[in-house]
Amino acid sequence: MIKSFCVYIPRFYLPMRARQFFISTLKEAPADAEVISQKLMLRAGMIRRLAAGIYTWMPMGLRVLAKVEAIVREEMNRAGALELFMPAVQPAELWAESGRWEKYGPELLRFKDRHDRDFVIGPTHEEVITDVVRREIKSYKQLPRHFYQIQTKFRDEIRPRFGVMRGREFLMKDGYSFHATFEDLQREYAVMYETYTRIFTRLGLKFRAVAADNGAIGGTGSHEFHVLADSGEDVIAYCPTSDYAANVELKEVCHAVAGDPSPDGQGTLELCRGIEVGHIFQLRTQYAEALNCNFINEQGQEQPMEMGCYGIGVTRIVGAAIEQGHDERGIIFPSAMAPFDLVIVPMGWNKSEAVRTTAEKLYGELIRAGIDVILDDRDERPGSMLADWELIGIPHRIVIGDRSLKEGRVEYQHRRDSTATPVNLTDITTLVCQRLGG
RNA sequence: CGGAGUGUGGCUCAGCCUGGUAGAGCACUGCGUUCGGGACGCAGGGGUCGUAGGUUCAAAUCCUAUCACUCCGACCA
Repeated sequence: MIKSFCVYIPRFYLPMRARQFFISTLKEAPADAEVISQKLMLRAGMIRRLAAGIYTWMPMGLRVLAKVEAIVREEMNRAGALELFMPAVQPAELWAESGRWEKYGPELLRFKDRHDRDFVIGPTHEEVITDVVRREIKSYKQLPRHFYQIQTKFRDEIRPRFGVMRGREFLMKDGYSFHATFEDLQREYAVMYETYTRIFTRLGLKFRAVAADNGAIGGTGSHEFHVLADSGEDVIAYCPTSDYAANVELKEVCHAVAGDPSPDGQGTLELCRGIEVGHIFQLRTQYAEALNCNFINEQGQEQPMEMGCYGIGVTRIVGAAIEQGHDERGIIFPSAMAPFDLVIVPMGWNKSEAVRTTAEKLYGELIRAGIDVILDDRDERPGSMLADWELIGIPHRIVIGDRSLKEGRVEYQHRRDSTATPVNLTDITTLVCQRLGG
């Protein structure tokens, strides 16, 4: 039976029984948790802290992460980028070659191996990918090329905080594109702008693309993608009546206040806060030149490649989504990244055979309908089961109890609904499929 | 790195000022009663009070050092 599901259900989406899974919720958040997403992720048992800015992703949290990753992968693949996987540990020589061994500062975690050779734990992978490409690609005929990976990064932040939103170890999607001409780089940059817009839209986030400073990574042409949230660390100046939006780190709006004229002349500026979850850059040739990443052009001459780089903070997205979606009861996940689509909550699992058989039957039906469902077979008291699932933020819930079962009904409730709706047992699967499809 | 704090059972915290038998709630184990919104009773298990020195008859409590963590600032694809 399981075998047939494996054909079309990705491994992270396997349906689950609560006793088989691992649910570890807390009534109170640890005292050092500062922002709401961090408190809720800890309380919901999604993450556990190992050291400052370093977290274990528990099974419940990993499911969320996996769903975010899956969407990022799908859209990157759709855009024609190819996935690879680079080492976290990188030799110092490569960083000396690019000049960043000196330039990067203490945020770069350095260490020596047993032979006393210097290494770093990668905070980013421009050096490594450029090294790969300079060895592999020699001709304009092999360009353009876009490689990406989803990988653990380490940045030794001065002050890690806000849980997974500013961790030291975190998961990032980083893509690097290589081009024969600047025009082709600009084309790919536009493709990535669209791709990022698709990704954040599919994830169900309220976001805005903003013009950005290039920072230490260098180059020209850069946009950040911000999830809009009051707890964000960045301030964005935007014009509600045009497309203009910029990080206030940018010179042209660094002293802007609400009501100032927009630099594009199309209205006045407003200010809001954002969490940076994506960043795209036109690096141009700076790394290619430093690392001699050259190709032979149509005229037979050697020239450095044009480069773009594109990052998404995968772990940060989860925190940002929770900052944007929560209430007094807990997390409200966008359906695309909830650990499960739907939970079946049977009241009196061990007491009522009718409840148990109905729950099992419905569980099977929903699995066959392709729904990512969890069956709460823990036989807990109703209050604690309902509180758990509201804390964890499962979008759809079906409660099965003797009371409504007598009338052939179960109760359906969306996480955002204030009350449950009685639904005939015969209609519930259809209703849920409609809700999930839409 | 500057400034301010906090370290007491898995979690939230009290006790410290004024030194004298280590506590509460949650969680955990057993039994019973419960069971449609985080139940109750009884009985249990679990803590070298961050660590190392010092003062003292006696230190969770006072002193010194050290480590970890948190907050504010500088930093940050």
